[in-house]
Amino acid sequence: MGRATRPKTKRGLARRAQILRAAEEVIGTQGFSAASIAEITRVADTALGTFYIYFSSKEQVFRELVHEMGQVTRAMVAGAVADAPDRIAAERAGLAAFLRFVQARPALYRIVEEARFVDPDAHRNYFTLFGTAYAAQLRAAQDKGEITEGDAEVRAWALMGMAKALGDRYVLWDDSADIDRVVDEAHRMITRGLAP
Amino acid sequence: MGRATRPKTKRGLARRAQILRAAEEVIGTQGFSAASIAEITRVADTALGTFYIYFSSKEQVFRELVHEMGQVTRAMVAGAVADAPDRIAAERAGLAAFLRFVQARPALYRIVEEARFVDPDAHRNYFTLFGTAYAAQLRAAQDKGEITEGDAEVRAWALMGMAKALGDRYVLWDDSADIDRVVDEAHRMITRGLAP
DNA sequence: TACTTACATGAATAACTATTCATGTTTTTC
DNA sequence: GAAAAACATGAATAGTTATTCATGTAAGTA
Repeated sequence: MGRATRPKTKRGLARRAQILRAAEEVIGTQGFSAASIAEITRVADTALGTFYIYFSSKEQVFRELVHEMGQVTRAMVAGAVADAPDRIAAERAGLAAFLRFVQARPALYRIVEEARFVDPDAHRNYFTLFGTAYAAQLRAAQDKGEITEGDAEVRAWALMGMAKALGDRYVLWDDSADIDRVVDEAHRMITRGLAP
Repeated sequence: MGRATRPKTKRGLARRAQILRAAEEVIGTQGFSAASIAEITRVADTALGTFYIYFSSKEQVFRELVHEMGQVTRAMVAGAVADAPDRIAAERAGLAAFLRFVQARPALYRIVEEARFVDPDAHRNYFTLFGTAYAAQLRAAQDKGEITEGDAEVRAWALMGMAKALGDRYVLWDDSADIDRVVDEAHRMITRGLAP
């Protein structure tokens, strides 16, 4: 396996980014196995061998994409939630931000899901990081009396699962769905529950 | 691609089942790409070529396993929910049954998730069938006044997502987790929500 | 028993594609 | 404006594995 050092010139930096974006598109669309390096470099408008100047293997680009998804998702949700007055409002803002992110970068979203099979450690790490941060937020909200008492970790995972499923159904499958309506409906259930 | 007719003798029937179980184990453990026909037939204690007497391709066994998962999950959850006095109780019973199923057949569970990439139609079909049935149950419960009014489809998908995420975290990742406790915590959130 | 159909075998076939590398070209350095 | 370093190229390598097939053996049938 090659070395794949960091690029040291402007040109190299740009090439690497080009290839990374092409990998996101090709792997996100066709899946890890079906995606070939040849296709990735074709989309990136560069030669086959150039790939290995910047990445040591197909697995490595994949890993890097999962990592990027982690960074971007956390930043996006954190930003959306930042000026929510309380946890109840934050839940709405966070869910909406997540669904809009899936809409904006569907390929990246699929890559994280495929990581379960391609790179289990990266996958697990992604959700553990996210879940831990989420649970901490819920605990803080409990302490402030903004939400009822309960197991913050179980709740965090349940809420993450909801968001993922809604992203599958109303963003990836159905690009005409009204996201705000979905968020409203889900948020009502999250806050009030089903019991009469 | 071969013909792969149905077996016509007792022996053939048994062989086919043997290979199907081996495929569940191998594909569920190693993933679709890494799983080789050679390994599947090795686990099934039969010759390589025998696989193609019963299945026309690797994709076809996979498809059949997804289909089987659909049958079994629906039957299991329906059974568990059958004698619940109302929807609130049914939600608990259904979630518990699902988590126990993941515990019993982790390979099958992973196969359904991988279907998103290997056989998108089968994957979508699985969740559409499940989601439609789930939403119908919720609508009936609304009509009986057992739960509050709301969009049954959004709720069904949200609840399915919760169950999946809890299955990932507390069954697949952590085999020492107390499932009943997780079900209790999740159920409280489902019924009462987070709002104080 | 003789014949037909069904099933079993595993070596050979037939791609497919990740990765390397020898040979250029461009950019930076001094 | 050379020399050095960085980057670019794509044909060749090298390993993997799904699928077929010619040759058997077992089970049903008359």
